[in-house]
Order: sequence, then C-alpha cells, then structure tokens
Amino acid sequence: MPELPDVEGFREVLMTCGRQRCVTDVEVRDTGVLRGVGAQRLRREPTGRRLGEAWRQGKWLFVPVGDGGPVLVWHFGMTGSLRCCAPDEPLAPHDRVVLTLDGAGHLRYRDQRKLQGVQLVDGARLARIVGGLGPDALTVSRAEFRDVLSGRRCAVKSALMDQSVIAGLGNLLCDEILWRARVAPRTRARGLSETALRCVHARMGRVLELSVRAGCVPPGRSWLTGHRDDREPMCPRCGWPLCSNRVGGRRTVWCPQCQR
DNA sequence: ATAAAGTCCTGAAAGC
DNA sequence: TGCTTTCAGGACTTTA
Repeated sequence: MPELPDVEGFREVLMTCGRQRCVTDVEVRDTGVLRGVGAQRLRREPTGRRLGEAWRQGKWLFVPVGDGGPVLVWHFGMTGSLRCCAPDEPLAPHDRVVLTLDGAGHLRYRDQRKLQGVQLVDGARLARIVGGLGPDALTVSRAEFRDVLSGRRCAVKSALMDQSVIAGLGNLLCDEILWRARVAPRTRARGLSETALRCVHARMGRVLELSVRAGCVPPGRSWLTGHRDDREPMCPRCGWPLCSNRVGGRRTVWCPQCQR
C-alpha cells in the first residue's frame, strides 16, 4: 500500500506522537524486519534519547535519535504502517517493533509481509540511502523532472516507478498520473514531447496534492485507481474498457482510448 | 494457486 | 571490441 502519500501520513504520525519525546523502551517482536541492526542495538541506542524532527524522501522515513545520534530509518514495503497507540491497546499480530515513549504511549511499526523494515544508521549509511534516491516527487521542479526523465529509454511508467529516477511514486500513483496526463504507459520516456512531460509533471502534482491530503491514494470512482479491481473495468472519463497488462513487471491499468 | 500498491539483485541487451 | 549504462525478470515475504 504505502506510496509517498501514505509515508507522508506516517511522518505526521511520528511528528504528533513522537517529536521531542524520549524513547523509554524498544521492543522488537519480530527480528525479521530488522535491516543491518540487531535487536539489542536497536533497543540500546535509542533508549533514553529524544526523537528529533522526522523527514521523508520518497517512500523512506527518517527520524534522528538524540543529538548527534543515529537515525532511525523506516520503510514500509507493500504492507507496512506506523501508528500511535495507547499502551493498553492490544497488540496486533503484525506489530513487529514497538517504541515506548515517555508519556505518549506507543509508536508501533506494523507490517504483514516483511519485505522491508527498520534500520538504525550513521551518517554514511544515511547518505547511501538518500544518495540512491531521485528527487522527491512532491517537491521536484518541472525542469528537474524533465531532466531526470527525458533521457530514459524505458517505458515512461517504468521510469516513474524507478526510485533512483524520481522518489515516491508506486504502481497505483503512476497509473493514475499517466491516465490523467493521457500518456500511454509503454511510451518511451525519451520519446515524450516537452508538452507531454509538462503535463505529466502537472498531473503528478495534482494527484499527489489530493493523495497527501487523504493520506493514501483515494479510492474514489472518478479516479482510474478506483476501477482497477472491477470485473469489467471502464474508463471513468470516456467509458472505454480499460486495458490491464504488465509493464516493467508490474500490473498496469490504462485506457487505450484516452492514452496514446 | 496465483498475485499483490515494496525494493534488491542478476544477467542480458543496448549504447557509446 | 570493450566498457558502461539500462532494462526485464525473479527473489524476497505473507495472506487472501
């Protein structure tokens, strides 16, 4: 589920629930979500320190721990979430890591499939993660957007999905953006006209604005995304039957009439 | 059993 | 030709 808008929501959870709070305990309930850190260190290092200002790049969420301390790194894979809970709220089966905060209850990392997870990194490793990411989709300028996309030989959908090109877009958002921009997902990125690229950038901005406000990609019927699970999906704009096929290995839905 | 909204890795293809 | 970049596909994980 989590794409940029969801992670932006988790950042807000972290800010409202955790900012300037002291970590009093870290409980690792399933070590399968730990990446490059053991349960012991994940508990020892943050405990007794304050959470700083959380920030996000693409689908990654970062929060510094203490002054000059390490940075907690969260990635939510396809099924992860971060929630603020009262300590007496029953634990869910997939609550994998629980931070206890002074006076503010629990911060719980829940994840059904353990495709990604939690890290605790120093400056160098943080730089490695961020360095592998393209500009954030929420803030990228039109000019930079054009620059990173225009040379790509692959399908525009694959380019948008590639986090090292542009960070934050997932499968649903890409389909939605291309549909609104009336661009076929298999079009080669470098074959797009300046006008088309502008349009994709503008539609991306609009889709993200609405999604971030909702905290997810909204399931509305006026969105393409609201139709992907229909039995015989129709384009909500022109009524043509939608196509569904694989592009870059991912299920892709588009309207063959609107998107050429 | 198949497929799912995540990324990473690998080998192959394409480009210079 | 040889080196580098780009791309497609599978692995990973759990569940409906």
